[in-house]
Amino acid sequence: MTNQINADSCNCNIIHEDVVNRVKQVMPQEEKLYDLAELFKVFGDTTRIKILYALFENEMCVCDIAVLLGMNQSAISHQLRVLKQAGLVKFRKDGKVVYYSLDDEHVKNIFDQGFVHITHK
Amino acid sequence: MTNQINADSCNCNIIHEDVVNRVKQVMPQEEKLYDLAELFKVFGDTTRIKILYALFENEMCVCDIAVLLGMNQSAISHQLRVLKQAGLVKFRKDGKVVYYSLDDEHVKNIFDQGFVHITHK
DNA sequence: TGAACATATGAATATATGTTCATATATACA
DNA sequence: TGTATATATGAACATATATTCATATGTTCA
Repeated sequence: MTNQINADSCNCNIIHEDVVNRVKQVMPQEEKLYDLAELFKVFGDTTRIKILYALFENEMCVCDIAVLLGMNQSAISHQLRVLKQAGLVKFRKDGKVVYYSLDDEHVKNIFDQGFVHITHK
Repeated sequence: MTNQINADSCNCNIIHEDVVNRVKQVMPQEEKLYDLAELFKVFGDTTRIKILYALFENEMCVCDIAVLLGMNQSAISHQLRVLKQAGLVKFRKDGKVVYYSLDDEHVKNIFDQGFVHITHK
């Protein structure tokens, strides 16, 4: 009766087959979209955003960041690990102290673009 | 003995007071950082990323998106609500069918910036 | 070597979030 | 008016995630 294409898992029918097919062709590959979502997930937390903003200005050690944000040293350390794994920050050691800094200068661009959206609302 | 400034909540001491103070001054206000994190949180999900990419190409109805992504209609509807609340999509109704489309053309810019980071790793 | 300190890490906990299911709402049409 | 269909929505559930606590690791310095 109605045109059912791959409505296996979803409980509804295709309405505009042409549009769906065209969109399907221009969609970036699954893996890239996954990676993109993972990156934004890292940005989707106030603590990590604050850390990155701090590092825009200066390299900082873990203790200083903890004091700056009024948070537990352990919490900061955990989040720095997330940022490091995402390739967003790097570190250098100097004795006991570990200094973190930005590892990708155009993270600022992404944030600026984000602000454009926010301030337009 | 050591300089303790506002290490109330955190269990460590300030090491570089000057840096902390300078960074504190240039940090955007709390609320803006929160909003920014909220925006990126919306981008931090594969389903929503896919929906937005689809809408870059064409307006689409809920059913078509569900078929395209091979997902439950309800799941799509829930996510569209999130995107709508974030001011990222808008909709028009035509009979039973609800068509969603982009409400902010430079979302694409943000994604492009994100890709720059990803492909650099 | 031992005390003090900066950082990292694992476990535990509380909270947030995405999807599904069932169902409600709204529109079209016979 | 009744049936089919498109969408929305609330509850339930499973999973992910952020923070804290306790503790381990590694470095400095007396």
